[in-house]
Amino acid sequence: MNLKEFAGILGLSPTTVSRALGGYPEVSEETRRKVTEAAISHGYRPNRRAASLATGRAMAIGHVIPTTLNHEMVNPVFADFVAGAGEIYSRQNYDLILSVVADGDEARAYRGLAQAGNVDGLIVHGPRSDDRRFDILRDIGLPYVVHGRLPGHQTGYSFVDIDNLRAFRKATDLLLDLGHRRIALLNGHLMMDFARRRRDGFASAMAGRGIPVDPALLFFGEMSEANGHRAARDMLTLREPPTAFLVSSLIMAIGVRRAIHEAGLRMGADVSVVTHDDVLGYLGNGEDRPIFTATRSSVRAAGRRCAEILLARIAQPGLAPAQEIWECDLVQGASTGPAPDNRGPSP
Amino acid sequence: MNLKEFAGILGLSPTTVSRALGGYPEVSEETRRKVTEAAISHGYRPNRRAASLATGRAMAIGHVIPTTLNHEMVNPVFADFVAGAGEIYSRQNYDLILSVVADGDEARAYRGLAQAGNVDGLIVHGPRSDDRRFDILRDIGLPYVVHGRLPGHQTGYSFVDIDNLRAFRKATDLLLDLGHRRIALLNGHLMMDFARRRRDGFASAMAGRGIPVDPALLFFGEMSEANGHRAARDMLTLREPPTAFLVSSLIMAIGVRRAIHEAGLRMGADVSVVTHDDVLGYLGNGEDRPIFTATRSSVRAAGRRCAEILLARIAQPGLAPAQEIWECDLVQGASTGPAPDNRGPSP
DNA sequence: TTGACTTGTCAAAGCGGTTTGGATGCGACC
DNA sequence: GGTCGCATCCAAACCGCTTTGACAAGTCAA
Repeated sequence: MNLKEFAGILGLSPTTVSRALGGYPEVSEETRRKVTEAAISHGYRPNRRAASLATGRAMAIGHVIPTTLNHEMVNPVFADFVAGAGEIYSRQNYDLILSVVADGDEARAYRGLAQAGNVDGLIVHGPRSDDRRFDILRDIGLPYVVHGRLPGHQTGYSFVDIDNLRAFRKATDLLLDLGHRRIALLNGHLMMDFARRRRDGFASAMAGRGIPVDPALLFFGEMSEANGHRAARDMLTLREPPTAFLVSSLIMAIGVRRAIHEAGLRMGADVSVVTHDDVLGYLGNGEDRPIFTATRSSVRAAGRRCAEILLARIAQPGLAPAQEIWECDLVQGASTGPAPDNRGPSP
Repeated sequence: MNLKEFAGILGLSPTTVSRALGGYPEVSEETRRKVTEAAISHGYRPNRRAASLATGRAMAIGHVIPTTLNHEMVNPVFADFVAGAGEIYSRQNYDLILSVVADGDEARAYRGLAQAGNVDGLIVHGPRSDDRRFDILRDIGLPYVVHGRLPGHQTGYSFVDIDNLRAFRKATDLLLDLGHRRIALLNGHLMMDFARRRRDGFASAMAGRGIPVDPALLFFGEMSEANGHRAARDMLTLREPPTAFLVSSLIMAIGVRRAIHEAGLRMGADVSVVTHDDVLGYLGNGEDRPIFTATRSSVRAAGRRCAEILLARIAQPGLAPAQEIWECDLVQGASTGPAPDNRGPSP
């Protein structure tokens, strides 16, 4: 069923029907009512492609999400982020086009989507420390919003990020205040911008108390359950094991908890854990009382906000870039407690 | 840059350029080479919308994924499934259009995508026991592939499913063979088709040994960590607690494990756990030795396969429906062991 | 009655491709 | 030399919508 046929059934011209459905004022309310009713009963809906072609607006947003180099992992935060963004898009009748590409191939995907004219804007995921995407995005010329920040570029683009540095400094301070001195950091790949900022937050808190960071207590890599487990297990067998872990994702923290239990230790008593919590739906951090003490910020809310900003910028291209840095909540859970008495090797 | 301009630069007609890029034989190899090279250097790519309009093929597949009723959860298996499907689409130059809708609103979303002509096919997620989607999909008339099965309809559509019934029967038998008699089932909502089949597999194995199913040892609901924890915790405080848990998702099993530890029990010794494992990237089930004994099938592979089937059916509409039921692996992990001696209330 | 102004509707020109049905040029064959 | 076949290339007609500019009918003031 196309516009011409549908207009024919109604005894109106395509122009009038299009205007009626588009909400333009040049058509009487009476006619509009008849048209909209008929559209529903006949199941007529304007062809998206044709409408896009005519208006020049694709009515779609591109999300390019990277898998890891081995192609095997998709960060679970994407599901929640995309769900949040999708809520906003559907409200404004935008489509969401998802490209899953190998890590590092995002730029090519952006170009493809843009040159083929099938998106009006882009969401940029997972900015990295050496990211070259900024230049590419600029010469693509499409509006975009970054989830996180493109390092080395302060201005000229929109982003929504959490204050990773501050969150991890506060988390570290919390552990230091509890008397912990040997604190391990289990973090994402250092090439990821967020991981670098978290590392810096951790390091600055440690430096603030004059405590050196032991490289043996640092892990950077995929934030999987398995990696959390392995790193924690190995560190716990060190001659001077950590008394606390600062972890970058709840999934990884679950691996840490497993390692702690396997070592016959009690989380929150013998060993403390603080983690970052993205508030993923299926992976809640306990119910009334949080399991893990955590820095917390909803990635789904971030998805919603990124989408809102992007759509606003598409509607009003002159808008100044929106840059939001969200504070994380620091929630007390059952995974932290005072450092056990330090009976380590005396000086 | 549009076709006419680009052809102008090359001193060729739009027709020839289109044919050269489209791989048609009516153009000399020499010309084709020049055109493809120029396309890359000038960054020309045919407008997706215009091409779709002209060919009548949208070159896109729609995935409609439901959130839970409270809008707060997105099943993490979607991320892996979609990533698998996305691999196949990008290889064949298809786009993936994602709609996130409230649970139960999928049919409306299918209609919308189809009537607006912006997809050539649909992937149907999460079929439910009372599912009305079959009829709707039929009168939409677009090719589709179901991940799972539409209950009550044996034929006439394509699907990829795992043998849920058999997997859970085997898992139950394994526990029964270890001497367990009080086995709890922690499952998804019974309205989900897969949950019903798993329940049936469990029930048939129990019935096979003449062991009654205790309703107090059944949980059906969202398969979240929190629910797994709560259900297991409550059951473990019963006068006759279960000695084994059969669980429908790894995330839920993690909650069960937490409850077991909190009760001061050892998983694999005091209490056994068997779970289903979708092999999600970030949530591996241990490394060399699986943590959980599990029925296992990769949801990412299922995504790939569904996409392949769908694209094949789009290319050759006459094809008979493909119906695949995959066997799950049953892997031995550290979470199962012989039932502890039954010193319960003597007769 | 006439002209200006609304109001509601329409015909037709795009949007940027693909594809049909030629047109052109050139060598080969009879 | 005329005709045919083949290899290349092109003009123009779509695809289904939006939107510009025009038009008929009705309203109102002069």
